[in-house]
Amino acid sequence: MGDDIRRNMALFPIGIVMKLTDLTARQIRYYEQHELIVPARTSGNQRLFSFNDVERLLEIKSLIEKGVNIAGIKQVMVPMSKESEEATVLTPDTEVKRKELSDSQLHRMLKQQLLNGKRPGQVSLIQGELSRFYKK
DNA sequence: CTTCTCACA
DNA sequence: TGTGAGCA
Repeated sequence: MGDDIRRNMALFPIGIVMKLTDLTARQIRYYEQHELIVPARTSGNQRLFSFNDVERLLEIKSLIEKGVNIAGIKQVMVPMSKESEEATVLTPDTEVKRKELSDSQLHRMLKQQLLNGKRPGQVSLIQGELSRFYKK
């Protein structure tokens, strides 16, 4: 699984993540404050998110939309420090897929996100950023 | 121009 | 959470 390095590789700044997750920078930073996500920092204290972070953000978003608060989300997402392969015993009412999505699913999901937020002039920018992930 | 932190409405 | 100030 050489994909692990790529999905954990921090590559996009908060601006791209905003468009990808439909969250505001405020929210993303807020969730980070509450340790729901732990983006990498680089150069001038700049946040760099990995695909793992984006997936996580999307899960957080869906939970928020379901009316779950920060505390509640913590209870569901916390059990993951770095490498928690299996051993993911969850409560029956938790359908959250913490297990990694297959590449095809991830790609499809991201493409939909991009297509949903299609705005002349900005799309090229986003795709340009993403191209870094697809190839390289 | 984009992101960051902090503080206040 | 939103928004704006003041930096980097």
